[in-house]
Amino acid sequence: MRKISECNCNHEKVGIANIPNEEVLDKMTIILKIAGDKTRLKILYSLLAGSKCVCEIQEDICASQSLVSHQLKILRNNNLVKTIKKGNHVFYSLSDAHVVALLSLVHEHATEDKNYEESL
Amino acid sequence: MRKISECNCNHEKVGIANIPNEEVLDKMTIILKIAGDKTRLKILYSLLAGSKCVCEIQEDICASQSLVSHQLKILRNNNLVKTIKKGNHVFYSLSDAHVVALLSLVHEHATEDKNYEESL
DNA sequence: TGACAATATGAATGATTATTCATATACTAT
DNA sequence: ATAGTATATGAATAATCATTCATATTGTCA
Repeated sequence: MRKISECNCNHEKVGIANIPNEEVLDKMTIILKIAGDKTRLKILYSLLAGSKCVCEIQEDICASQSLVSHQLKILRNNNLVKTIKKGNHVFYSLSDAHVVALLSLVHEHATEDKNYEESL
Repeated sequence: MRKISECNCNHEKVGIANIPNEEVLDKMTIILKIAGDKTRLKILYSLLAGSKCVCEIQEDICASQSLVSHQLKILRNNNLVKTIKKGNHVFYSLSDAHVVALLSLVHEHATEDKNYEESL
């Protein structure tokens, strides 16, 4: 997404296609984009089992400390996860029920028998 | 996603973090990634109002013919939309109810009062 | 204090990808 | 046929982004 300019057409059809406003679309795009990464998906699934510190997540998903930390930051900055600090450890957990619902919905979709391309 | 090698850790914790297998994760990632683009989101919303040909979508979302066509191809290749050809026109529509459910779930999440970063 | 563990972060890099432009294909009607 | 409309597509480009490496920060404990 690198085009910033907004549209300046004369819509006659406003209301027929009930497209949310740019702000909402942006938020939706961000949520979906952030969930749409395998590493982050794994992290979210790891946290589905409960609150965990970074090194536990790291073990769960078998990724480097740095990668997990970077991705956790992205998830946190966008309110998909939240943190509590306890001494030397930082515990991460899913921030709300929407995330759980999103995972389960997409999982259901993904486990139907359809074909998906390897890449875009 | 450019790391192909699979993990070879000794998981003691398999089952505790109930992470779907790679194949399912890949499918989930693709669905989310594809939905996680503003242009494609607009297209999906446009089609929420019913089946439309390319030029109607183009007007609805105020984008170039080429862009719409490229993005429709991606959506189609991944079974988010389907097509029917009628003479000179190609009509696109949402391929199933999961897409609708996904949009409405994320929309709900996005319209809560939380802060999101501008970018990753 | 110093050593160690847990986490965060900045820079660099390679890969992916959204968009545009130009052009091709397919179908319609004259 | 020819012109015109609708759609598709390939190449090019700029931008974004996931991952790694090296290093910094913060807290614990001896």
